[in-house]
Amino acid sequence: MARARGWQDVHDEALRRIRARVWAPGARIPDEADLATELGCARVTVNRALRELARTGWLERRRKGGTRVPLTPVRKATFDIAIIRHEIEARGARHGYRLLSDRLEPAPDGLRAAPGLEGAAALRHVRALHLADDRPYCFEDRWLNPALVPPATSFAAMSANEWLVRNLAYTRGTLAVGAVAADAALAALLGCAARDALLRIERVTLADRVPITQVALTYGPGHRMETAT
Amino acid sequence: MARARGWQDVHDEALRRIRARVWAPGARIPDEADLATELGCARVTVNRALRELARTGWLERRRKGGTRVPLTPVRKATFDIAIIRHEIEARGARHGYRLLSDRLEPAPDGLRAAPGLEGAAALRHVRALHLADDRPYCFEDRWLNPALVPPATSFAAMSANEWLVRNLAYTRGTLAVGAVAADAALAALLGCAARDALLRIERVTLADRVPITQVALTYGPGHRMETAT
DNA sequence: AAGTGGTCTAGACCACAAA
DNA sequence: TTGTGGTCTAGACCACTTG
Repeated sequence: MARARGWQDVHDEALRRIRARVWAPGARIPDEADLATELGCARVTVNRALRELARTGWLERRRKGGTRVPLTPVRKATFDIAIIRHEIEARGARHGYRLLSDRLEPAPDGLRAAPGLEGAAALRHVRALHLADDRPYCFEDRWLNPALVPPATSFAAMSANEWLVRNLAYTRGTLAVGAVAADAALAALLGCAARDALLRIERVTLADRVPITQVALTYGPGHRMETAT
Repeated sequence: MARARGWQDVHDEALRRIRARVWAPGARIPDEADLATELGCARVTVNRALRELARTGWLERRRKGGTRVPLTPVRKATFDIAIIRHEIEARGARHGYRLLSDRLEPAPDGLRAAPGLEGAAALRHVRALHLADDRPYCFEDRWLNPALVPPATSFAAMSANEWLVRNLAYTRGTLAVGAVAADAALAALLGCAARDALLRIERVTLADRVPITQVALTYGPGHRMETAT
């Protein structure tokens, strides 16, 4: 390896060594200072490169323990979670939206016990359908913490999905992806057959430990989430 | 904001301002040098913090164009793609594995045209079942480029999934998640009812533009991919 | 042409975890 | 105790892109 011109060079060279097994799985690699000397650059430059490799799962780093090539690398895949309207427009389709219902209802079992919601007798329950070129695209079933959304907010014109993204930047949350079979109601909404397999994304969003919203997005048949790695 | 002690402080303060709309959506924020002065730290420290926020979708940065708060932030969710055996063991279950078939077969239509495979008359087709505590967990249906896998390699004891991760660190690939209804064969393999909704992950893996493998992992009913953000 | 982010360097100190 | 990664600083130059 010639002299490294930048952290990308160091990154690529390190990746080459991992792949070529110059640095064997499970083995410890030279420390930053040595690599910097060898590659003719500053230690910070090596640090930047190795940090990047650690972030994507190619290396494991520990203070004092040094940097190692994992026996079995855990690859990471990143999906963009965009506003549904953008998702549809990015496919070159026209976004449509129909609010199906919006009312206060007793919290469902799964939510009643959530910390920060014990006091809430009822939650705002919003159901809506997103359309792509007038065809059903995604069913949005959402529970909102009424304490965090002004009661006057209407989701008739702008979906709760978009309103939330624009108005309540969140802090933490969880996301789960699964498959469900369409029941009669879903089949009618999404225009598919009962028992069709549908992709469902469930998201729980918190702001400082207080639940903001929980949503289930159920997509029409054949929908796929895709990403390049 | 008091004096920033490190890039995390700058990161947090910036995030606070985004959330509090001190920096409004669509607006340009002060440049790095100004922020460094204001927060009493070096410009590189500000750079590190803002770079991180850009990576996670909270900011957009351009040379000369400056840094802006996106009108509609695109959040990113990261999933770990682990070896299936580890996935099962992480759930506290015992991993089992059954090789169902392994033979050379004509490439299916979707693959025949792939660049780098035009010459390959046949691909290695491996079908296997992963078990968690002796119950079907995931069906692995894989096509391998025979040029990249020694013919003597047996997938009877170690799954192709694990063999590949250990032996062919990949460069690029794509990943797609979708839902499929169980057909009779899948239902029999996974021990579920026909038409049950199943989560399917499809991955294409390339090394330097040459296809290594294409795999479809079909999970048992109720399986979810989860992540915290 | 000029402004802004991107990165490098050298030296320094700190924090954490292994020995 | 000590080695290793984590980070900060100040100054510098480069690269992209916008006006």
